[in-house]
Amino acid sequence: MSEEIKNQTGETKGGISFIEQIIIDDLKDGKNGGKIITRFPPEPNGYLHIGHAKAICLDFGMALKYGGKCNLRFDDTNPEKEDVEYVDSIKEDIRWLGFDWEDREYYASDYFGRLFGFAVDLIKRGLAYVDDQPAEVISEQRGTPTRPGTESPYRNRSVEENLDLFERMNRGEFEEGSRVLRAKIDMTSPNMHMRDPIIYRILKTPHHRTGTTWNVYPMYDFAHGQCDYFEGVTHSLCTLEFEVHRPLYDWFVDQLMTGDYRPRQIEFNRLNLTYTVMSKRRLLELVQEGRVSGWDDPRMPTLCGLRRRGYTPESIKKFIDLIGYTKFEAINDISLLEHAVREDLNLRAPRVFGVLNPVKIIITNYPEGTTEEVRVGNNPEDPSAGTRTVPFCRELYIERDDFMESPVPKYFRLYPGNEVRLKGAYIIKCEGFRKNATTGEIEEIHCTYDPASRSGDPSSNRKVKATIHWVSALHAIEAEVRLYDRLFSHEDPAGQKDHDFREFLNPDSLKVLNNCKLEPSLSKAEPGSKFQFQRVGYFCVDPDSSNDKLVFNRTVPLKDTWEKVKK
RNA sequence: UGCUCCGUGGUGUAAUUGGCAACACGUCUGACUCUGGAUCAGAAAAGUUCAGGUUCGAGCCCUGACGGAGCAACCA
Repeated sequence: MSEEIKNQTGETKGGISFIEQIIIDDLKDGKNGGKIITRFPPEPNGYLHIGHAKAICLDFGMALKYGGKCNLRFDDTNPEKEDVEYVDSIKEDIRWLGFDWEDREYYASDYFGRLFGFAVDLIKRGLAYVDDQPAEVISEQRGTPTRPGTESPYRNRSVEENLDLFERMNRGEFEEGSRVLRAKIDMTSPNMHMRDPIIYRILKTPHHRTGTTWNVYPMYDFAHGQCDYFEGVTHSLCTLEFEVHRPLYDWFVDQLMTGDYRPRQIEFNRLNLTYTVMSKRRLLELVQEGRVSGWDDPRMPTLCGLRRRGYTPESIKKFIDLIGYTKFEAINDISLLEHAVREDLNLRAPRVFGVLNPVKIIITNYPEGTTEEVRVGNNPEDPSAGTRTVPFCRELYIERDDFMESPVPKYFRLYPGNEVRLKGAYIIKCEGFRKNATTGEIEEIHCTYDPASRSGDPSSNRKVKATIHWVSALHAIEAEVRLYDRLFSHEDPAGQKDHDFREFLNPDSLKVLNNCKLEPSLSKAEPGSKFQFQRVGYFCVDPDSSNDKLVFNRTVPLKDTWEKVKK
């Protein structure tokens, strides 16, 4: 009972973001009929990454928590960059995170007709005009943040002429770039976005959903707030860089609204993670230049990459819960993400024996040709996970790191004369070893075992300093194991002046091990399944796995205090 | 030399209407353990960017500095 209270307060502890507070207040004030509608509005021009997950968790999470709805809306106003391929991957990733938009799958392109009508309406009200000037001239006239803009010579065209021109723009009579439709606001506004923003441009590239129906397409600013309005969105949550767009957002909503209802844009800080890059452009470059194997390369911060790496949706949500939503541009430590997966996988991942870097040991006093099955637990955190048996025999593999010819201080694994326990089996003692005469590499280690020390036996209670994992040489299955490390060796690779982010690529971000020995129970492991290789880390089966070749990805290593002791 | 937003331990976030600055990660001790993991116990670590002001009392309100971010695509 008191435990429960602790957990409950633990979860919401301090935990109300400024956005959630606004929602609570709005609900209390009965604003917008006491409803809450949010939306997640990706542009289908790339894959979702963990930064999007932060937005998804907010958009869907707030709706869920306060009895509202969250729409999925594709912001597909630029046919040149967008593709259905992305639509599908985005939907898959949102579902994988565990969110559901039910039947509310919308597209900005669904509203092209209404948006066009609204533009016509603005023209009729003298609030929009067609500008015939080329982009460079318009840009020049816009001024700079510190210098006001100047008005276009086309600014005061007649309504009739504007109407005619806009219709003809859409009919395809004019070349791309030859004319645009602009809102007539204020060329001297201190906010650059209010200086007669372009709201429609001519684009002849077919749209992935509307084909060649349109020759003009609305700009983001002319679509987003209006779509929110059409859908009844109450809280339109986006990242900080849209803060300066808000006056424009509100300006369009002002022109549109007829009652009390109005959507409100609220901005929060985007996610920045150490040792990676998050911009679509840079991620695309990594893919296109072959620096990674694809969007789903396990080193990528994309959701498909994290999924392939072995991250669970729960761990990602947990992480996002931990970092919060503020208005401060922060850079979050990737170790917090790693902590979140470990915590999740610790509870659910079955333990197995896997030797990554094997060296053979021979138990000289163990009978030849004999195999016995020893029983080990699947998960000490979860007794209901049960037990399994692992074959034990005279020749085994252990981790090369678990033996030292001449031990350094505080090393208490295997070395000549020392005893260790083989997890789930016997205590063994190192009696000697054989080295390769030319390379000096340890080839095999000779041990004796204590038959009375078998795990679980009444006489097994002797303590030794270390317990190590092992795999039967006779029964082991081989696997390829891919060890991933941070993609970049700099905390903030994209933020270094005079340095391209590629300069900081970590050359050792992928290490492939080909000679790994795993316990035989893993032979039928399915792609995507997750395990803890005891004392090593969390691993999952890669989709590249086949029946004759198992491939594992290391999701994250176990925390290793020995690494610190060594230093 | 414009506008908007932001400045709380190393990092990220908290702090009912102003009332002893809290939590998590990380770090460091120690205990326990058949994972040098996990778990448990403990510690160090900010006096809230700075300077004024209002107040019995300011992280919170006011003023001014300083520092950071965003804004000048026919991208979103």
